[in-house]
Amino acid sequence: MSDKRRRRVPRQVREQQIIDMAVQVFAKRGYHPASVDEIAELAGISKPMVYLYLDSKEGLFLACLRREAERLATAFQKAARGVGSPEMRLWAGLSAFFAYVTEHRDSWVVLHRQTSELSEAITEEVARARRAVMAEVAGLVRDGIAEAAGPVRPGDEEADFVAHVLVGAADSLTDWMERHPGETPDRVARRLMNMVWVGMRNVLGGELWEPPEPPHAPEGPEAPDAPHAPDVPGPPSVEG
Amino acid sequence: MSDKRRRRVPRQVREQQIIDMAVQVFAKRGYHPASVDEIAELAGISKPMVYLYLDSKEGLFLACLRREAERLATAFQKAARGVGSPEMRLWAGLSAFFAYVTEHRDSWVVLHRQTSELSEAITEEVARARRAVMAEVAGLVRDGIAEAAGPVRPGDEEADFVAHVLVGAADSLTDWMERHPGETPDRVARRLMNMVWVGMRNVLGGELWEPPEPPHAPEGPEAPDAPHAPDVPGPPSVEG
DNA sequence: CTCACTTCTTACTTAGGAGTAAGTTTACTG
DNA sequence: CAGTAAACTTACTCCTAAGTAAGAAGTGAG
Repeated sequence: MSDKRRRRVPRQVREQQIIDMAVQVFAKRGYHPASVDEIAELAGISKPMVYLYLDSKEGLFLACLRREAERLATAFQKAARGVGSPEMRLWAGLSAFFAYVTEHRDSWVVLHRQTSELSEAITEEVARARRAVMAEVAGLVRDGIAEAAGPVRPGDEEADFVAHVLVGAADSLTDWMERHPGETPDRVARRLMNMVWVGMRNVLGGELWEPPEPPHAPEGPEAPDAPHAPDVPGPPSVEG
Repeated sequence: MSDKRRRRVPRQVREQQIIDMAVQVFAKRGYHPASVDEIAELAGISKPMVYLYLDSKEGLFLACLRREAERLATAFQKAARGVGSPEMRLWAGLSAFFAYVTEHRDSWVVLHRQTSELSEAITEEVARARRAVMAEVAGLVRDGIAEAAGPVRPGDEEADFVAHVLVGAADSLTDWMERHPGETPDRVARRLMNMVWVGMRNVLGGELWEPPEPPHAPEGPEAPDAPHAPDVPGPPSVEG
């Protein structure tokens, strides 16, 4: 804006700028519809620079993946380290994960849902199908809990939460099953029920799991309220 | 095979053949890298036919999505209907889901992971990152359980199962959070812990959830052993 | 100043694939 | 055996976007 002529910038810095913009564009458009020209322009640079520094479109995307995966992993690990019991560490890690993907939505989209590659109509179709499944599962959850525990009065929001857990877990277990051909769907479903059924009642009753007393550290130096979440780690300081 | 010259075939049938092949190709290559020419050729037909019947590449893909989503939903619903309590219905539905995606992998890939759109190297990178996360979470799970419940001896396979549930649920809750901006990551993480922590012990102890006695149906007409899972519904008989 | 090195640009080439115009063959119908 | 409608083909057009060749301009060292 202020500087009319574009300042020359050392390679390391320019690379990060390119990756910054690439993450945005890949998140918005998806891999194939994203054009290197657009990324270059947003980075205030011309296309051949991108090829000089990152080799190819694929190289560029790989660089994005690596950097963003590293940042997310770091956020998780940093949070999970330090606190005492594994239970606490897991909780802190999860919390940091959710915080990170909230802050850095683009990053998450690039790492995860490459569905945005598809056109509006197609994305909508996918979303609609998923929503239908969620609604169905949430309904079952609500009925089941109402029947089992009488007075709990599951709210819609909470049943929806449980439905997301179930559907997400089911998605993910699909991969797990590929590496365990001996397992039958029946057994997998039983295991999932086993793992989740009791907890559903708690969640739907509005209970919140509370971190237990840290067994080895009698009093922590941390603030008593928020665990670690707000201090989302910034990028591991790449720019000089 | 036997007929040398290509037999003419009515539109309804040909459409289904095209969609059959499209599902395969989209699953293998992903949306953009898939070429309509290839799909047409596999369907034993030339490209303009595809455009005549399905309008566009997008229309073709939408047709695939609709048909496959419908089949999967039907599989779930058919299984969930009939059995008594919601708990049972949920279990039967999950079981049918896992059975369906095992049988119809292409279908699932098209509905779910459009990541195969990306090149070999990129897919590998994504898979690697995910595996790393899984390993980390599985480690925490193992430690946590070992500490909490002394003698349970969580096997690698079981810890891995729990890790998949957690990571998949976390993935999915990302979407849920978007529609609940008031929720903090901290609260979401607590809820997830609440829902899952107790169940982890059971799963890692090797326990399997057993379907309870159906409260309203004293004796079902079904076979007592398998619920509904093996009778995966075939396509809802589209071809005339 | 000038040599050498890095940053950066303009202006291409090229390939692949979506979509179409126009015509051809098969098969049923009276 | 027409005649007609549906099934089907060949042979294109055209556009987008990846990737590159060749050189210009800023920058620091002697």
